[in-house]
Amino acid sequence: MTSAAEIPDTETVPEEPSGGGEPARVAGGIPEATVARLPVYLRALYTLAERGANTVSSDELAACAGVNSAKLRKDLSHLGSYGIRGVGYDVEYLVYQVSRALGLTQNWSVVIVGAGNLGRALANYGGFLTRGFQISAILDSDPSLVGRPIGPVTVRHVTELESVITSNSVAIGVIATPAGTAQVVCDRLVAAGVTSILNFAPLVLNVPDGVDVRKVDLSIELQILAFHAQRRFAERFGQESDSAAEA
Amino acid sequence: MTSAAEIPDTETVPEEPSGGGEPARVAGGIPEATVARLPVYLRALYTLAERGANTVSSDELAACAGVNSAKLRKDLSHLGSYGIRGVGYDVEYLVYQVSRALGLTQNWSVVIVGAGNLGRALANYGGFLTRGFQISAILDSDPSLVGRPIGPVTVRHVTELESVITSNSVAIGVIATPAGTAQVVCDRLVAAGVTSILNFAPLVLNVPDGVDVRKVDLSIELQILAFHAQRRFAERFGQESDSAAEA
DNA sequence: CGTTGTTTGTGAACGAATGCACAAAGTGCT
DNA sequence: AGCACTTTGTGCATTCGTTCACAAACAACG
Ligand SMILES: NC(=O)c1ccc[n+]([C@@H]2O[C@H](COP(=O)([O-])OP(=O)(O)OC[C@H]3O[C@@H](n4cnc5c(N)ncnc54)[C@H](O)[C@@H]3O)[C@@H](O)[C@H]2O)c1
Ligand SMILES: NC(=O)c1ccc[n+]([C@@H]2O[C@H](COP(=O)([O-])OP(=O)(O)OC[C@H]3O[C@@H](n4cnc5c(N)ncnc54)[C@H](O)[C@@H]3O)[C@@H](O)[C@H]2O)c1
Repeated sequence: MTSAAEIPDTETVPEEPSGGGEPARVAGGIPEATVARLPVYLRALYTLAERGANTVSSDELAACAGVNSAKLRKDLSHLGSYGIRGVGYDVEYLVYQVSRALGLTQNWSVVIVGAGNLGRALANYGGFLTRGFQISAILDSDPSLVGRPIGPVTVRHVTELESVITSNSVAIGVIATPAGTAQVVCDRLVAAGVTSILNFAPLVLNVPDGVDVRKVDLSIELQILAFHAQRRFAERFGQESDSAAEA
Repeated sequence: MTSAAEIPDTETVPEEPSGGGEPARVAGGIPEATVARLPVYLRALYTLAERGANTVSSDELAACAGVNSAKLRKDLSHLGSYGIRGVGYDVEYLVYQVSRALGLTQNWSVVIVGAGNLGRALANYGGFLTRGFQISAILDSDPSLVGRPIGPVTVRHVTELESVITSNSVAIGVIATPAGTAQVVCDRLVAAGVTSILNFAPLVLNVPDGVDVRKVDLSIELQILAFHAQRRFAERFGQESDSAAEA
């Protein structure tokens, strides 16, 4: 079934001491900018696979992913040499290789802290499960929310944070509490052994070395959009960048 | 009251033809990486202001924002020369200047398309209003949701999209629909004149030149976290990066 | 007014990321 | 087999971003 078995299994993980003028072999052997794009490629590959494609060229895949094809090829070359010249990439095999590179061949347990508007939306969302992320629990400090079923789990009290993490081998914590309590929650997650944190609260979290924090800040995204929108307007009309057009 | 009035109003917006080895004067005169950090600085400044600080040094502000102080100073230098050597920056004045640079001195009307889990969480969120973003409407195609009050507005049918945009001068659209309908929604937003889009649907949107799309993809964030987590585990134990520790 | 101490703003070196352009490596047809 | 054609993988130039380190600018104080 898996045509992957028929692909030459040259497990040539790039391991040469040094390339030359390359980004100096970032941790894990893959540049950070590439890592950030791999999930996009993966999604494009799944879409192509559903559409029945067996192979795909770098041009096609790049178009699906919204990037330059040279960039795509260079990104994939960091995982190994999995393409066939003159043909392209085997979709199924590339899905496997990208998944493996990202660490998606194993299941990851996730705990969500904060069962407010956002936490509930996250827990209700089915899209995480599909890619190897399993929600182990959702916690809140509000007693009136405890016991309430949300998606695949029911809300538990935040005092159970440490026990939930250790008994479920949780590696990823999601913070969806107000900013005021986010640092405390973060500290507890870290103390309990969580080393990967996704933060929705609008503040800069302090964590020790070895802990990886990514933030999702919708307010910041809107402000960046506003900047460019302002720039476009200033360009189009006079360049009076101030005190004009108060809505 | 505003000590800003007592600050020398040297409106020296950097306008020299070319710096030298500098990032070649990105559109708007401010490098993209800097724009992405300005909102973080702004938030740190508000926090400091609430704490009663009148002035702040680049070291302090950088610490609050979680960045290098040299980077902070270079970022701020793109807005103008608003610091006082030997003292630091006037907090209130810097808030004003950063806000102005970001285009936050005017109000921005936002429309949310999709009143599902995520759209409702967004509309309920008060944090947008506080920084000059006003939710004009939330739209959905599901008739059973129309009329339902969410936060400051009530759900309206998506057929009203065009009229809502034109009558409210909406410049920013938020897409919170399933991936299957996101491109269609996007096309309609663009056709109606929206040039800034915040996309939550997991797909790459196609837009014409002149339209600015930013995406928020939680699934991608988790996958990036998984990559680094895997790397840490592989480092700690043997470097068998495959078929190990199935949860 | 000069001296001391502090902090900004920036030149310059370094490092990371992008995109071009092409040789190398493959397919498929005759 | 030989040839034409396609597509990968990558060397290289360029652009963009970060960080160091320091001169210039300002305050404070005697
Ligand atoms: N909702 C949005 O669209 C949105 C947008 C941008 C940012 N955010 C941020 O995301 C976070 C959550 O937003 P929200 O709208 O869900 O807020 P919310 O107020 O609806 O929910 C917060 C929840 O966290 C719980 N909580 C408080 N302290 C806790 C603690 N110590 N331990 C466990 N739970 C605790 C509260 O009981 C509450 O249920 C906030 O920081 C907010 O600023 C939300
Ligand atoms: N909820 C999350 O935590 C989460 C996380 C990551 C990504 N996302 C993405 O965000 C999007 C929304 O997620 P959700 O959980 O709110 O989904 P949802 O299914 O709860 O809500 C989607 C809403 O969009 C409406 N809709 C469908 N087609 C429409 C159209 N053409 N015009 C207007 N409205 C339309 C539906 O009626 C529904 O109310 C999805 O693309 C999802 O993949 C959500």
